[in-house]
Amino acid sequence: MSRLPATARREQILDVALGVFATAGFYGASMNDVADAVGVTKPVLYQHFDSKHDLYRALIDEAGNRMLTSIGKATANTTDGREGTDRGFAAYFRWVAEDGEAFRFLFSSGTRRDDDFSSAIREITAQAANAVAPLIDVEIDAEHRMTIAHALVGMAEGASRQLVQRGGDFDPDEIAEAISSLAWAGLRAVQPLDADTS
Amino acid sequence: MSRLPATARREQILDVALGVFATAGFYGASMNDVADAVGVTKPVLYQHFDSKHDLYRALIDEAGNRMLTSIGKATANTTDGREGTDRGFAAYFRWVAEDGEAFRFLFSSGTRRDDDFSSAIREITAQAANAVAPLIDVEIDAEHRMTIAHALVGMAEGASRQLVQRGGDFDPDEIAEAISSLAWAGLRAVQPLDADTS
DNA sequence: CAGCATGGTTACCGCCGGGTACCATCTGAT
DNA sequence: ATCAGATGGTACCCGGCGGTAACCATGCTG
Repeated sequence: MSRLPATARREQILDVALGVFATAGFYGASMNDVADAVGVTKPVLYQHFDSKHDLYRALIDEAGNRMLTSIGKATANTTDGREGTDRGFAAYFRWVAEDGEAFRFLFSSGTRRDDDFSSAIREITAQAANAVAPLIDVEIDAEHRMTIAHALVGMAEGASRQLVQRGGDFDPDEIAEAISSLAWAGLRAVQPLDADTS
Repeated sequence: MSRLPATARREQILDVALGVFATAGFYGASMNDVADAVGVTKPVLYQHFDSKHDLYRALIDEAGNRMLTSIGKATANTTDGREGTDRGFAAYFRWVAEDGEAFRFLFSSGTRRDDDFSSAIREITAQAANAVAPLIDVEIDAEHRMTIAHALVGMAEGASRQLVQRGGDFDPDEIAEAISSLAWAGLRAVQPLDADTS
């Protein structure tokens, strides 16, 4: 009913749609569902987004950016590895705690499907992995380094999924400390592997 | 064209459908697509499965079982923590290398959506986490223990996703060794956290 | 008070996909 | 030879959903 200026409406749609898709997934939620949740009718959505895909992509980009910039800000101007790790994880888990719907949307809903979307998600996790990779300062080849980096990213993701799924009320700093020390200890144990393939 | 006995046909369907869904996802692949891939027509599928959901559930259960039993067998009769960790990861990454389609189906396709499915997947990861949890022999409360267990499971998942997505030709034992030492070192660093909630 | 831009709604189309009723065909026991 | 039952195919229904055309309403500007 209430009329809104275009930009405000657009933001509102993004905000509401995130929650709807986070809960029901891309295919589970119809555009009518989104429109109902927003409190408008379908054509309004199409005034702001070309297609369902388009809306969804916008959500991925927004949510991904929020996550990456959070971590990015926290780890800027830090050269020390341990400190970078700590701050990175702290920022990450704070993001999860505050922006839990975005986390569910990105990593716990069906977003990792549909090729177009999955590549976008891969892009985001790849960027996260790239941020992690330099922390591994052992002499190993690039491929293994990236694999380990992805393992660490997955670690954070796995912990978060469990936390969010269990209600989402947790102390991010506490968790971050635990996971960060876990990761850091693991990192220091990475051995420069020689060519024993046995 | 060729007629098959019911059990053989059923197995064939499960086998083929796994690949189809792993690639296209639950919503991306229609029952006609599956039928075409099998080389039969739709009603044949419905002779063996009540619904698309039913078929999909059967696939989840089968794939999940294969994974969990692989790990289960490898870690049976092992009391030593380090050895259990090594063997568990080795079994896991071997499973990923051999049964890559099942991995993609479970963790890289959109299976983690649609509530009915996602709970099944949660069940599987939860069981994996339960297998990991005893390795953390520090005095911490159960909740944190489970969170860390999920973190380790996520670690394996993250690494696997990257490996599979990059072609899937990797040496599972080599990777397992690296990830296992990463995990083990991390585990030993888990501190019994006291009640500072600050 | 015209007139126009902006924001919203109603009603509809077309298509795709899950699911099914019904028929054809093969096999094997009597 | 024949009849039963199981296996597979053809053709269809129907509901839902993405997307759109055409039409209202409100308010700002001269």
